[in-house]
Amino acid sequence: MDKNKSAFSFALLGLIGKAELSGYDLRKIFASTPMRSFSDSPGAIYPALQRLERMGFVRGRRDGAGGRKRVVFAVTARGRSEFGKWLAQPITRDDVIRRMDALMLKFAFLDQFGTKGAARRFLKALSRELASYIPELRTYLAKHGAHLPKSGRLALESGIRSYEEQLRWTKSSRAEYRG
Amino acid sequence: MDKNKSAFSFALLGLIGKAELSGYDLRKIFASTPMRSFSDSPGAIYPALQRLERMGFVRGRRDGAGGRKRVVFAVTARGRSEFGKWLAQPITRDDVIRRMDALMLKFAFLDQFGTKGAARRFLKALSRELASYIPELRTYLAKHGAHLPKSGRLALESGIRSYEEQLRWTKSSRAEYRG
DNA sequence: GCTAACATGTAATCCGTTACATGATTAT
DNA sequence: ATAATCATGTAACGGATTACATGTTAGC
Repeated sequence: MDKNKSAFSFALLGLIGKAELSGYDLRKIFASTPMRSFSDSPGAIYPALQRLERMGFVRGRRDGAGGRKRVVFAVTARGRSEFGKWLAQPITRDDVIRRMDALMLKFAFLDQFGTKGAARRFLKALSRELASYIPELRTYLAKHGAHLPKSGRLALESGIRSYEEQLRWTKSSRAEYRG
Repeated sequence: MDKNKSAFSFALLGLIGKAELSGYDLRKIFASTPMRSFSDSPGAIYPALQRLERMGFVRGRRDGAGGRKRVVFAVTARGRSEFGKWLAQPITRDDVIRRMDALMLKFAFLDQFGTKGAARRFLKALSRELASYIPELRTYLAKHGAHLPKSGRLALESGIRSYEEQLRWTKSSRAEYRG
């Protein structure tokens, strides 16, 4: 349905896809692992789970253990298919510029849920986008760097270096998939 | 007023602070410079400018040139003061994890609009936060890396390497401020 | 008996996205 | 003439934040 679901929804979907989880489980993950970049607030998680259930991507069941009102969610067939579609979406320059976090999330799930060779193709495509974008930024820096305030120039350099490191990462990662 | 204004609002405020600009000028900046990560859509920019005007941070005037209906904005005293407060906010770990982009935006403006030595202090504080956060991520990787799917582990490594590169950047930048 | 941790939810608000709408000016 | 570019806006919608609300279970 909604083509532009947030990275957050897909984070939920992917985690629930690995193992059935409650909202509270997800909160703990987002509060205490490197996935901290996602919100662990109840106001974000519970409504998101309700939306996913309404759309038929997950199904929740009361977990009666001890009479506690715990709701454990599992991904449905439709949910898996939707997740698969998301994983398969081609990488755009806009993804690189504005949604790198979502790209990395996607990659993190790719080995478990992607099709054969998807991770390799992902790395190749990302590498291509980075290799085409970085020179543009370098050109801009060369042209305008001189009359930017120092911190402005350094901020731009930070962005470029970050992309360059990401590119080096794609190279070493591709090597791991070849090896 | 609103303590949690978006990075986007501050990008507008900072740019208008350097030189009076219209909404369309801002759209062009966000469409064609390394500030592409901000939205250049009219539905984002014009309402944001209206909000800033309503709050008294900018003032718009009709630019009559050629009878064209162009609205040029200038930052008010209150706007500058608000911007200054934003610049002076201390760096938190949460900023590093979830709002690095906003931090870099802030730094970009710091030489022009910050107080004396603000850029140096910023770099020192950022360096401290990174140096304390990176080992946490490394520890997590050491503990859980082995039983993560390969792409999951690599995604985590990407995040760590990105923070490490950012830390190296703070070092070379601090050197530029000493030099 | 009390506190901390477990566990799920709602309501108000704000902001960004997408899509639509409108009109003036410049270049061909 | 007409297309491209300049220029500003609105409306519907959705998702995230913050703050509030509520109740259970386990350990001391």
